[in-house]
Amino acid sequence: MAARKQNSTYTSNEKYIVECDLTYAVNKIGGRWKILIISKLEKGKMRFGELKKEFPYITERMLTLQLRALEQDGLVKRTVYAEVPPRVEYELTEMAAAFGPIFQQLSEWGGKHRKSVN
Amino acid sequence: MAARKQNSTYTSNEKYIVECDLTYAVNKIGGRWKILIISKLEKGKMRFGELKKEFPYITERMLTLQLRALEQDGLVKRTVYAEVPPRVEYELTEMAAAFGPIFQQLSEWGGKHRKSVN
DNA sequence: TGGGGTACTAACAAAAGTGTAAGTAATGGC
DNA sequence: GCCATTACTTACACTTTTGTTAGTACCCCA
Repeated sequence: MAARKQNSTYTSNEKYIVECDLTYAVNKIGGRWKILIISKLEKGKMRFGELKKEFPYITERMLTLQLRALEQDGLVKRTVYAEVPPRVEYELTEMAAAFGPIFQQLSEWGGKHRKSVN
Repeated sequence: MAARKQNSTYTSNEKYIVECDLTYAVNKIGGRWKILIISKLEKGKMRFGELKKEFPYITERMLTLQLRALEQDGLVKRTVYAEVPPRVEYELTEMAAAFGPIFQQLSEWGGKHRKSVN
């Protein structure tokens, strides 16, 4: 999320890579927690604290960062209720819901092939 | 590929994450170049040098690393011919070929949604 | 003898990603 | 007044990923 140097090969490569629709899509769900978060949210709205409980070792910082990134990318909608203590709910956008069947297939792939290599 | 400390939260999380078939699958194709390499190889066998030319800014080191990882994961088959100068060919395994239709869909997702968010 | 071609490898450096630990605001209930 | 609750934020440290640069082996051919 931080500003990047604009002249590095790292950045050139990133630009090149994002031009491809496929890598563009994969980048959206990259990172350690995003796919897991999306999977959980497929079942419906969840509060920050509920999501946190789903992942035993995630830190609040990480969860916040990932949710913010997902929001930025238009995959998650964030609703804040003006209450105390605060209540914030997260839900998938249509765009993210479209990942459903794809995730299903990826998951099947994982299930089928994880045994074949040790 | 380097040895990791076995006691970090980073590692605990990784273990947890890999237990999920979905993230297991996504991890196989994670990283900057793997999907692109697989895409190219879908068209057929390629030599190291040919692959290199496909990606304007990839370094030899990166290409080697990614190919080795793919080989490790059983996604790519590497064939060395005993010639001078050396000739090495890479091709997808069945396991990797099974990604074909999934990549197709991800690519469509990318094409459809990249306009909606700037 | 020396250069060209191919597919690498090694040591190092920069960048990004992830985790740790502590602290914040707001308000209702005791 | 003080504490608990929730959803964060901040500053820092560590780990992994990616890139830079230089070098290797091998044999053929001029």
